[in-house]
Amino acid sequence: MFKALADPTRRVILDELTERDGQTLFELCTRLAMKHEVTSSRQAISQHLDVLEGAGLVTTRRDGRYKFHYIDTGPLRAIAQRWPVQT
Amino acid sequence: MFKALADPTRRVILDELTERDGQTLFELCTRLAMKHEVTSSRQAISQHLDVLEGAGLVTTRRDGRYKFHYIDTGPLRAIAQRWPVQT
DNA sequence: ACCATAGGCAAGTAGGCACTTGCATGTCAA
DNA sequence: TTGACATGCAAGTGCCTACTTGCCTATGGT
Repeated sequence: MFKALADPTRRVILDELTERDGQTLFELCTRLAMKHEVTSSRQAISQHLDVLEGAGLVTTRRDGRYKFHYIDTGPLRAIAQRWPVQT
Repeated sequence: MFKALADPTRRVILDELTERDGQTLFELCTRLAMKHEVTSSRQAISQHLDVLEGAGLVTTRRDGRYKFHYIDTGPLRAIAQRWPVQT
């Protein structure tokens, strides 16, 4: 999961899914290019999504030829638990 | 900061500093080798500490020929703020 | 059936990063 | 001052990873 968060593009993907959850690959590609100035290709974004899914930060749901991506911030809880953040 | 967290050895260093704060480079090397089975050399650990310090996750205090390392979990707050963790 | 759309697979490439190696600097004790 | 100790600097090496390229599969509309 930590390696998944290490890439700036993947973090922007999580930002975009936070703002609008359940996007398809193409939706993400266009919106990332528009609002976040991400120039990556479709394949690059797809591979990033695979990494995020492997890290448990993104879940997917298939419907016909569309695949929707949802953010899951659950794994992030482990960070604050591992290194207690004093308030 | 995210790249700093991406390396397993650096995360173990943070673990060790959580358990015992304010260690020197040599202390860390020996304790990491003992308890966490880290086989990295002194120089490797030193470079990791530089990265952690650059990420703001570790602060240092120099006293004579000793340099003490302290964990700072402050930057970790930004994670939960960026991607709200639902409870 | 045909075609466009949405996505997947896999090999190759370039750059970054962790680690080593060797030497240098600085500090303290005797 | 001399030697041992704690740390720092810098170049070189090998691996990992992000990205591209090219082609393939599958779904849905007409």
